[in-house]
Amino acid sequence: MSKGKFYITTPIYYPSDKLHIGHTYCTVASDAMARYKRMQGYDVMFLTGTDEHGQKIEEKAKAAGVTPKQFVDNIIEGPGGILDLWKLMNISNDRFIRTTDDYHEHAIQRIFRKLYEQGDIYKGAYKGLYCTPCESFWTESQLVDGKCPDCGREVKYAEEEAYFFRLSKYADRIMKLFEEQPDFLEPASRMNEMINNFLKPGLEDLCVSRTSFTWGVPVDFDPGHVVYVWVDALSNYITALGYENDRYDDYDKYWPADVHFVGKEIVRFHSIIWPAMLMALDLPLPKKVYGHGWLLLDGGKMSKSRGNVVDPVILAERYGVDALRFFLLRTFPFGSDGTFSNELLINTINVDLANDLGNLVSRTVSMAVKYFGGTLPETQAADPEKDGELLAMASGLRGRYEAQMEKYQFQNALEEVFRVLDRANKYIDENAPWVLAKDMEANGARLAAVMYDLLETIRICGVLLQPFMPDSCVKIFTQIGAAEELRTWDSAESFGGLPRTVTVEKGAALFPRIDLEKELEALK
RNA sequence: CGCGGAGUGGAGCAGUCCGGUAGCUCGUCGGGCUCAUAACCCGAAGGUCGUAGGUUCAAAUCCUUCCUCCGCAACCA
Repeated sequence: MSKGKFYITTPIYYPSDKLHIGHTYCTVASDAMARYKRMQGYDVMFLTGTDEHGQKIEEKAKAAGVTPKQFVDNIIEGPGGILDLWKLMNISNDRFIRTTDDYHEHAIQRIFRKLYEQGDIYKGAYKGLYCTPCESFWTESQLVDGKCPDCGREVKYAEEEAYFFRLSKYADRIMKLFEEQPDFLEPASRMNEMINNFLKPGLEDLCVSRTSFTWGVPVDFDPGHVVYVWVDALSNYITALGYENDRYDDYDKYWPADVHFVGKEIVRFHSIIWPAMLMALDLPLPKKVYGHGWLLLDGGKMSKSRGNVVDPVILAERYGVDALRFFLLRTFPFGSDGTFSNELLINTINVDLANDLGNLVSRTVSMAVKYFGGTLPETQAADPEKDGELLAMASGLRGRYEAQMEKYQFQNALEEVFRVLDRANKYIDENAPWVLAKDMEANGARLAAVMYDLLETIRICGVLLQPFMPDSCVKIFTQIGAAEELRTWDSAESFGGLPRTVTVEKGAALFPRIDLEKELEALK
């Protein structure tokens, strides 16, 4: 029984280079959300893709001596490319859109024409400061010492024929949207930024075509012009559902999006330009845009020019995909920036995954085998005084977790789970199973109850960790003897799902401890 | 006065909206346990919450000054 639909998107990434940990961060977050919603019973559509047009790619391809299409094909489909990366990271996207896909390009032409015919796009002149050798326009504020920021040469005033979108016409409606729907854009600080920086100063019409390069969707009624990124890229969220094309036909089913996850640098496009475009097309707006933070390095941003980008492939292969996924979402508050470091990564894996979770599973299973040959006996003696707190925490966990997940606070959701896991480790100490085991005749029933409570606590935590670490959770379930039906969202609602006489199975260490010193040396 | 964010024990962070014993993780020190991946459990030390002032019975939390760091300013998640 479906609870309804849930449509979630990542930005479409620009494949001018290999993707780095930042792209991975956003995609993993979206994936965890998608898996969580699927687990809850929603009909999920999870979309990601690539934004492949533009001058930069045209130049990169030229430098590489290939056509732009060959260039992007290689980055996306080639070995170690984007598709491989998402496969490696266990990303469960339902669809992947490329802006060079035929159906998308045709849809863009139709959208562009439609907006033109109804007067929301008009032909005008792009006026600005132009650098002839670079063939680029610059704004006053972009100039460095009054010169071209790219080559340092003189710029001069120039005009060029171009198409404009009447963004200004929608300024009032956008402002109204922000006022009436304060949770449209989160976190709230991003909303303030948009209002102060862009809405209050006034929106200008937006140049939506270019003649300075050809690698783009041609404006079919005016040769020489190509559609610029705004219309081309943002529209992917609807063309991927079949808007203005025959490739797909579930636009009616999934639109509007429930949430667009985007990096903070493209919040403006998604919270102002995209809604305005949708208004012009007379389509419903997405329910929410969430602008997440950035992963910084030593307090500074990660960038290709600084040569400090972090490669997710190396980390995933070295420490495991689940460990990396977990680290990204456990460590950093989703809405704010976070400082990435190898040391932090390894410490998080050791402390949370190896010591707390992995070791808890290991010691629990191992005791069940040691004391009961792997299968718990029917007779178990509960002790409300000693069990109460753990049971209460485990029973209420799903609710607390859900409250955080609904706010996209992955970090807090995981925090809740780990509080319970911590409590379970403490519970072992309090009940000292090894002491009980010394006199099985007298304490066997009590010991069995202790073991059961531990296994059941692990099961509930495992269910809730699935969106973050799908593969590892399966291993956990196998070890603690949790059958398929005990891995569901419903099964985590209350304590006591596992059969009393559950049988466990020892397995390999889930998350081997990492030697910090050695690894830091190796990663240099 | 461009805009936004940040400044909390050695490190990384929460708490700030809705004032009222300063909390978490790591690290350090001491102790316990031995089921377990030298893991687990308990305890301790360590902070005048960037600065200066104001409001208040009471301020990390509200208001103002200044300082420092980061990001954005037409497409790097």
